[in-house]
Amino acid sequence: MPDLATPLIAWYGSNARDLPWRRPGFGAWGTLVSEFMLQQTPVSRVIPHLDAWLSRWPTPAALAADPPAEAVRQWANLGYPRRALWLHRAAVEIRDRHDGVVPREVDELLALTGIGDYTARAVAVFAYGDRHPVVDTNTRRVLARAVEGRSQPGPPAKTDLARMAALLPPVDEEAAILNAATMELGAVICTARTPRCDACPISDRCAWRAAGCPDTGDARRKQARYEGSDRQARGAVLRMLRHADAHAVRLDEVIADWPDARQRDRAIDSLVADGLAEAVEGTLRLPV
DNA sequence: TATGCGTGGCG
DNA sequence: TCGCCAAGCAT
Repeated sequence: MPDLATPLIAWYGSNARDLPWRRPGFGAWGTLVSEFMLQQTPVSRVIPHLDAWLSRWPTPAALAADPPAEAVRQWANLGYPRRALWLHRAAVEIRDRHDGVVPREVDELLALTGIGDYTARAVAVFAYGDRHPVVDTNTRRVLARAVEGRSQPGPPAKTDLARMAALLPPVDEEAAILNAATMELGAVICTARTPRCDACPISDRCAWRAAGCPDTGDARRKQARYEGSDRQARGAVLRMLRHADAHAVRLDEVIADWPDARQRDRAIDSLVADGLAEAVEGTLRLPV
């Protein structure tokens, strides 16, 4: 296998974007919050929300001291509001089990609510500088192309971690940079739709390129239509609750004009089941 | 392993 | 216009 680490690390050194969480001393809490927000939400939308969040809650304990409703409200329109709830729960767990300090061990991070294989290792590597493979969708796409010669990665698998681990340089600092560099390449060069191979530092050793960039098929599952979906209904309910400042909304007034009444009820029920809303005395409100 | 889960920008 | 896409996680 050709050496990918050397050119990627060199490329990253002169091409890395200047992002808030890459500033020296950004802190493990900031890294953790940024990773929660970056789960399925683009960088450009995260940055202003991240600043506001950390100004309001500079520590896990500060967030844990406020009710989850405030976390959901501050989350605003970032999408997937369960992440706000999970981030709040993680803050409580950090306060209660780790003396308010974001843990450094992958196993301890994995035990926190809302943290999986990616986020746990991202925090351990980018906040603490330890040596672990960090595998996100960008990394998987880069490896699928450069190593396997496929146009798109297969579905996520545990073996992804071992494959990335095999590429890591022995020195912690360089391993961390390679993790970041591989993600960065996938984000700005080796993109899903129109890769910029002319600007790629490893195009001369890319298996996909060598094979003539064949379309090997897209293993990604297609996203369900949003218009008219239950998710859209949930979004509308939650938007109303966020804007109902500190007040509960009468149940029969919750998106009362929604075209599908059954879907409206389904949305409310599922939000309650998820803990994103509470039904109290004929009213609906964010979780206190 | 497959599915459900928001929101907005872009080609 | 509309489908695709964006640093995943829990179940």
